[in-house]
Amino acid sequence: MARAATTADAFNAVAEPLRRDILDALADSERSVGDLVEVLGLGQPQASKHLRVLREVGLVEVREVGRRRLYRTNAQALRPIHEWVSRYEQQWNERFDAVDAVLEELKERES
Amino acid sequence: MARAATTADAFNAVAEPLRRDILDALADSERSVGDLVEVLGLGQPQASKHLRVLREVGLVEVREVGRRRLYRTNAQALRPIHEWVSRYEQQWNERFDAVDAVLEELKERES
DNA sequence: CAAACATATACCCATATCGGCATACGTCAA
DNA sequence: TTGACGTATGCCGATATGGGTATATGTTTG
Repeated sequence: MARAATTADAFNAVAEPLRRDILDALADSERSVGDLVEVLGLGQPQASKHLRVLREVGLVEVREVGRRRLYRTNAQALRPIHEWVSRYEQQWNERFDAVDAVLEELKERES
Repeated sequence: MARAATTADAFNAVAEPLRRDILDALADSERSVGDLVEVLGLGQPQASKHLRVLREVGLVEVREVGRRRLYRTNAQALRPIHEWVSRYEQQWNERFDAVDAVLEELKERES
């Protein structure tokens, strides 16, 4: 047994830079596979494969129009990531506050 | 050439569930490797390896105390993820609003 | 200095991943 | 219906990944 981890969840889907690029490209408008291929400059099969991963974790949805498939983002699927990361938001704010405090300290010492 | 993608960035580091568990375990307090091994129930080498990945992308920092190494999170390194995901926050809110609107519609229709 | 302890590293195996190419599948047009 | 088009899938090769075991490295204690 080996490699138990790489489950197909949103975290993994988004770990691949190209897939983030795809999501970004779909952020404002629906696009066909061909569109994405042209915009992002990757191979058509690669695009289809990445889209499949994104689809399987619910990050994109498809609509069939003639022989084309129009993809769009489903931002909902990003919420688990957002929620997990947000738990740490306070920590980096605290640290900023700490830095601010030190700066304030130095400033006072100057005068 | 193949597999150009898997760069060692925060997105990838966090894609592994165990590494998220490690970060969560370190969220409130500094811990030694042995602590983590005990708390999370994984092998010691595995813990060290995951910690190394986390360290290389800046998600944790170390402090050496005697023969132990105390790890702690550096939430800062999560900001790129937070920022990227946050760009989509509005989209899922919009969608919630749409659902709300439909529900409102149905409610009115009932009365 | 030797032995116990804490952690990191090296190595191996199994498997997942990604890109590239060829091809299958479904749809539209002539 | 046949052929072009748009997209998905299958297969391959190269490589990265994660767990497991053994071991190296550094530190404390006796």
